[in-house]
Amino acid sequence: MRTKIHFKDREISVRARSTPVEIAKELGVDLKGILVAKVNGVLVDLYREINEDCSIEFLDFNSKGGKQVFWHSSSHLMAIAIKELHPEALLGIGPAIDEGFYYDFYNLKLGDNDLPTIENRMKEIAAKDLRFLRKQITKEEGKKLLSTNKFKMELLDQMNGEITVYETGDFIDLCRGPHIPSAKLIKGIKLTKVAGAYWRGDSKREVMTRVYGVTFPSTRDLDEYLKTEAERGKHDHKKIGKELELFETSSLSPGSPFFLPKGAIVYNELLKLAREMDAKYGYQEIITPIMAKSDVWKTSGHYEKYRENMYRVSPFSNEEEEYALKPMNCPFSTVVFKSKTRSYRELPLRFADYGFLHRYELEGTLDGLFRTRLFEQNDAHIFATKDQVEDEIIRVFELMEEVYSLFKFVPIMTLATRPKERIGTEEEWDLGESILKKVLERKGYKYTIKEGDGAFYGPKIDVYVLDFTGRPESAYTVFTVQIDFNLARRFDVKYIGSDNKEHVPIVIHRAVMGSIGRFLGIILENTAGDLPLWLSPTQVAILTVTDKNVEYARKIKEILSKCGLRAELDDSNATLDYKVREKQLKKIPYLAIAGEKEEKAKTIAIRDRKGKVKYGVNPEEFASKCADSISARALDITV
RNA sequence: GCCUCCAUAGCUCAGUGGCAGAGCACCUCACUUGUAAUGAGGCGACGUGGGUUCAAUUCCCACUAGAGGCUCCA
Repeated sequence: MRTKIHFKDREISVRARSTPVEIAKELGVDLKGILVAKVNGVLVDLYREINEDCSIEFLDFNSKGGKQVFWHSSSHLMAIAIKELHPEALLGIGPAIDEGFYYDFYNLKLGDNDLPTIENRMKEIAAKDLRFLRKQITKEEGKKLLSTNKFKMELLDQMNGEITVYETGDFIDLCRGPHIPSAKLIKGIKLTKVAGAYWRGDSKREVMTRVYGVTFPSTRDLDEYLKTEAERGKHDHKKIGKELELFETSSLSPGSPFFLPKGAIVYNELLKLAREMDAKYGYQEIITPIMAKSDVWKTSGHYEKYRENMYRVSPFSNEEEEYALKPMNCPFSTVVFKSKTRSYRELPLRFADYGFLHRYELEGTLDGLFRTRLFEQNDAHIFATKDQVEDEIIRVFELMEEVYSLFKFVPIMTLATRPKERIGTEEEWDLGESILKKVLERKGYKYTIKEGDGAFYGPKIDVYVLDFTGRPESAYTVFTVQIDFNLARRFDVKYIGSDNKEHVPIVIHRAVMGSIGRFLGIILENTAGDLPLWLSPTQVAILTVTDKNVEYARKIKEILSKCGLRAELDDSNATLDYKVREKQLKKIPYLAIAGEKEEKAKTIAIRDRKGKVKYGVNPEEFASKCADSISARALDITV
């Protein structure tokens, strides 16, 4: 019996039940660095017999599948080490993740200090050249084998068909595989963190101890990884925010950032951008209360679903009367809509609302500017007829593209469909989801579908942008566009149609920049604090060399300020070296040096953030070039 | 909310069951300097509340805040 094997554009015939290792030999493929085979698109152990005609690929660590298998095997390796050191621990699951792997354990108490011990044990075990042996078993055999572990039993109970275990030395684990041929391929090992995680992601179930790690085929790869991690730390917006004196957090109000003077400038520039864009795209701004009677949220349905996360307040004099700080703006736009009788001729009506929102987020979820309890969105609600919805959402994305292009943000989209808990009719959900699909297709966006992830009142498109590493798995959530059939109905919002009858409009929710604070955080992380000129709190710092030229430096500052530049003067008698260093660390885009030479020639010397110096620059010309860059909201600084 | 870790000066970090250490920042003085740190001096701190102890910043407990995960995210 022979089996036909396709490999790239070749086809060979091999003895039936050959393994990928044997096939590679036939093909003359070098197996150095190869971790796993892909047979008809499915990952397969290198030592598993192949019984059918197939196409084959050989994957090393540089492939997605190779990494996945390598890390999955590493999680087994870790489990072996931990079981040796802590025999009482029960295994949960141990998958590969985007970057590394984890394994969950029950009945295991570990701290960060324990990780090096486990790491070292892993290294010792790996050196032993342990094989990962695949074995097919029956459910009954599995039950015998795993009877002492309730978690594995639970998994086993839900399994149908082929059940496999992997044997590595004395260690046996219920596992679908595949695995790398030997643990000795795992060279660079780093356990990164210990965390608690709920069994099967259910907060009502047991808390497991989750140990995260990452491994590489060489220690050099590991060093490389550690270097990148350190680099990532430099992009942390909380750190940058502190260094650049942009915002503070305070235990006085956890989750509510305090914007310092410099941070307020950046924040307001972003708001200004938001307002300009909304005006340009036909939105009318409204200003609505920061709180309202709780009845409002009962009507909208939020009270029922999110009551625990709302700040409820009452006046001291009347504790009966319950108000709540608004957690979202939606209901208020209906008041504006209903301020007069609306005709279909007025639609679509687009109301922008920038009020402060308060949500009591769980303390463990707060994160700098990314997850806060107080935030402000460039929110808007569009009231439209059924026929207008599609084009209106297209328009939202046009606005988005214009804003995002300023930051070279590349949006990634997901379509979130009806959740289990929802309001509205199935027909409406069908229509909403189909409109969103159509929009995504018309715009030519690539997207993935997240089943059941929609808001309780309507389907939505979630928009993400990449972080500075450009890896999709670490993208930031920025905003959602949602179609809502219910808001208008619940608040009794109607317009008069061309048929002279009352109709209920459809509402579109959108907040193109999401939370302004979070948007700023994303910009900070992406730029590592090197803000574009138009966003920089200080755009140019004027430095004196000695105090002979203080008067001249003041004049320069006045010239630049008059042209609208945010200029600051440092005429202290510190050395120029010192001042340059200080301003560079503050990431100020331009330094204008006003010394003896400059005063004589009536010029300035300009040093940019990258350290390039240009002498003999005319101050007025410099200012007008800067003004151009600012009004264009240019990303790069190239004056 | 759950798990692990952490909390020393404005910042970054040492350290100890027995008087609290540094660098930077800040203030003062000297220096008058040409593109990433001039020198000297000074000011300034053990998150909060309990407990153990002759003695606690140090050990224990609780709380608060922070970091990373989990869950959640209208």
